[in-house]
Amino acid sequence: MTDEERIELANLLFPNIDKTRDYYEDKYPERNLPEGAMVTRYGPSPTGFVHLGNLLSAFADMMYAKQSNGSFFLRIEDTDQKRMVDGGIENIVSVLHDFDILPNEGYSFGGEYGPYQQSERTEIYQTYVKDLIVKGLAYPCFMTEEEIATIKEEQEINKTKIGIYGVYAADRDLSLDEVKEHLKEKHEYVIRLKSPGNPKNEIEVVDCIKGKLKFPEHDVDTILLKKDGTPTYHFAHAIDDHLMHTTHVIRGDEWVSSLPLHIQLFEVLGFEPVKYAHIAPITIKDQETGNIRKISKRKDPWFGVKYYDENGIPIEALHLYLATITNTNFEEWYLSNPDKSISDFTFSFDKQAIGGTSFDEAKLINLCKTYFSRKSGKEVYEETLNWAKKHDNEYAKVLEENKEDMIKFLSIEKDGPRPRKDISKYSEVKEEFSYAIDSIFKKENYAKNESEKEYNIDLVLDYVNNYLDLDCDNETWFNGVREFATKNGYAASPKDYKNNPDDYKGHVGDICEAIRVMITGRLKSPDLFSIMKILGKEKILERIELYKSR
RNA sequence: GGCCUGUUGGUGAAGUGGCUUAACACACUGCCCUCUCAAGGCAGCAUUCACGGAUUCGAAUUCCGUACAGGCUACCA
Repeated sequence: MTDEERIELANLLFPNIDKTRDYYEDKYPERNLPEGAMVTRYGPSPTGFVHLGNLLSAFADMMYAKQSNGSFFLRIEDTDQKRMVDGGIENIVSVLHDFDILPNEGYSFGGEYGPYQQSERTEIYQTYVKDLIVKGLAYPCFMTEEEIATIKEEQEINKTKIGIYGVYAADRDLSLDEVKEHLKEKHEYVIRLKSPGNPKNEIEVVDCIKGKLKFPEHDVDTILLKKDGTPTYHFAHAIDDHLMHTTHVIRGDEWVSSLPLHIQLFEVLGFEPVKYAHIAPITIKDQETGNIRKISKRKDPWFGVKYYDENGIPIEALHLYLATITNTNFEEWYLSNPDKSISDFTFSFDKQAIGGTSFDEAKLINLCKTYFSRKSGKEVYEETLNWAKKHDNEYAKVLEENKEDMIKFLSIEKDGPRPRKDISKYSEVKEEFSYAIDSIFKKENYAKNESEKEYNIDLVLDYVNNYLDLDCDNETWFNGVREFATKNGYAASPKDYKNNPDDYKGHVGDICEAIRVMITGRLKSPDLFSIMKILGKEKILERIELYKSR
């Protein structure tokens, strides 16, 4: 085709496209950002299902943009209407809010480079395609699905590469008249890239995470525009990330095979290439086979994003976990910098794992414990209350009624360099601190006690009534218990008892255990004296009465 | 079938040719501390980096082959 014929063809195919490339290039000028600023994006499809892997890449997007004073935007990639789920887009936005992974620009967040929804950018894509046709770099293809299926079969038999390329690209060099003929017959068509590549050439791509990657040059005449005029992912990616001035495309590993295509697309379109960072997927090692298997929504509930909220895992703790998989040196840094937060850490691509990362629940839980241990009793109280308001309204009410005391209980052993590290989830607070709130502490609490021992009620009553002094420090108190123990034939220390078990009825620990069980209903608790202090003598006696009546 | 990627302990992993008799963290085990628990302290936990060859004075680290695993190979993203 001659130059003139191509212009005619372009106008024939896209009579309604009257804008030009230059129009859009001017409309979306270079961003005014500081040197080294990174522009990243999260581009979910509108199915609305967000999983841990999505969250991981969005988290990385956010952190890299933030630390470089760049921009992180949300773009809805809804070029395929089949993937559209009612309420899906809203769900994506709300999950981002829930997990505090917030874009500063994009769909529902505003910005200068919109629309941030691909279904509203059709005209833009078509403008660029029209230009490609004029330049002879794209063409309409009228092959039917049956024809393509036949070719595929043939290719499978011949064990050659599958796809429309080289000799298989039958409509690549159609004359203008032939195209007109098809059009007259109302044949449906797609627009394909006239790939300039030769697979004999090797191209080298540098991925920010994976390093140097080598591929044969891309030569498949990939579809740019589907027959309904909407773009494929690949084409939309090139156009959007160019026009929105993305600097770093951070995405899942499954895209590395498309790299030769994407690089070629940028070349053909005359765009400055973007940098790519492919994140290894989160995987799961199957217990039985030992193989890495696909994650299943049913088998691996943690993969779905609801899991964290329902189980009361703090958002920030999840961030901590995401940070540890994003950068392998994060964890060590965090442990040695107890006063710093995630945003003080500098993420870098070369500290990102290349291989797949298995989800490690034990690690997450441990991170949660560390998180809680670094929070004050007041903070734990407030966060737990917020969580309870959503998941356990009754408990939330009780928490509010007992705010002062609850904070005191939650603050036990929080001072000092080694704060208590026991809670890992908001959902555990109710059970762990079941003794803290009078109105919900019932006889049944004693039944949960694993010990079937019968404790000496009179002994404990005698102690509380005649010896217990709540106005002293821990050491004085414990010495008092020791004295009481000795007086009643118990050893002053477990060691003494261990050495001469026949000389004693037991040891101080046994007395403490009896008190502990009667007032908390549990064998394990934080510092006993602190609990008693908060409870006060009156309530302690009530608890003993309750124990008696059980 | 083709193309691409990965493979270090129970787990997540550090490691980019000699400082590695393989860091750190989690988990686990034992001991210590201790009124219980949590925390903490000490010790243990891969003579070896999927396997086989090659390069080198020297390799977990470079190259080749094999095995295994994962991804892509759609008018899905």
